[in-house]
Amino acid sequence: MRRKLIENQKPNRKNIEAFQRSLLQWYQKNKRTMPWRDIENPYYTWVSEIMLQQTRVDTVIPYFLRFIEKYPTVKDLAKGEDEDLLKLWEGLGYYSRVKNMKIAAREVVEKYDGVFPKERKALESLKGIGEYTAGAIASIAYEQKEPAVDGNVLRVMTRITGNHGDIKLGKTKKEITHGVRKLLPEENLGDFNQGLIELGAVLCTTAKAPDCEICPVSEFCLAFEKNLQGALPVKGKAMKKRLEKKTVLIFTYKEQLFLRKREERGLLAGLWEFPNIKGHIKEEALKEILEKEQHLAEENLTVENITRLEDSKAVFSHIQWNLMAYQVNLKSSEGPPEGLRIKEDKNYLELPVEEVMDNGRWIPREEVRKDYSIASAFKAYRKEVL
DNA sequence: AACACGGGGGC
DNA sequence: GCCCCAGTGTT
Repeated sequence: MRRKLIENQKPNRKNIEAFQRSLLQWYQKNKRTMPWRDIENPYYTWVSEIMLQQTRVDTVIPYFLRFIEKYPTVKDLAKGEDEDLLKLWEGLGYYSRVKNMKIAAREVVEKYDGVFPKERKALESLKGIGEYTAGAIASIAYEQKEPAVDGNVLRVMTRITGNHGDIKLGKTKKEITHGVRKLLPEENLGDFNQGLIELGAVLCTTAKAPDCEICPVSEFCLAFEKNLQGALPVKGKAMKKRLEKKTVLIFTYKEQLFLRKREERGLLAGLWEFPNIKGHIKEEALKEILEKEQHLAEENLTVENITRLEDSKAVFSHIQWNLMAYQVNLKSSEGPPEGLRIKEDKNYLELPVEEVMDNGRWIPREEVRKDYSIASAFKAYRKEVL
């Protein structure tokens, strides 16, 4: 018979204490090794928690190590360069995270003298720290009695309690958070919250059937008792992606590539990309445009050849880009090359389609590799020319 | 409450 | 091809 944590609307203290012991014991024995784990450094906790938002542990580890090497303390980070931070984040996704981190770092330095606050409310007021992350930092770094409910905990707890609410809804999350709060022990708050999370990550999984046979808390689990593991958690349908066609233009001139910087807001904010335009255009049309292009002529640049590259796809959470691409190799039409004749104040090329070359510049391949974050959406082409 | 916001890995 | 991931900010 299942041991109930709540009976007749009331917490069953004895069972709750047994649950806490089982979970803690399991966690302390089985927890995975992570570079930020079991180090008392709220800055590390914060960096890791931000990186772990919607991102797997294995992906995060190398990013985390590079990050703390370059920015060992929150004070170092507060002085960080945007372009450098973006480079450190390249490929991790959700780039507003790192932008918000710098804002938060400055606030921690100015308002809290470089020490992260320990109160949930104070943590939540920092940019990029929401309900989950505040609870995680408060409990892991400071042993505060606060819940930390992420996707793992939602899965574990809907199963344990048999909650059939849609976990995408705020209502369900609120119920679960409330439930977790009542389960919190008086000590080992960080381990308890991480135990719940770890359980969801390694045993109480969705993609694969959960490994209930070795679960430390299966005796408290309603889904286990009634064999509802496959039915829980309930999650609403994912949003449909909208499709966008794009033509990518990869201009090369000797050792240089033409890149442009994306807007500071919106998708892939501030990252670099190859110029691209809406829709798919044919090679003949492209040739015609390029031959008439005034600025190319002014720079004594002519098209040496055009190669159609392989189509590729970039999938985001809400959009899909269907990409076609041309590599356009340019040459100097005049005399022995003196390098590209582009002056400091005039390093823009303009095609009739204005957006194509906006915010762009020529950059030597070597610099691109070292210093520029190009959106992974273009990785097939980056590989082709870098 | 709904949507914007990435990229990789598992099945 | 679909789903998921140690979520948050904006509208």
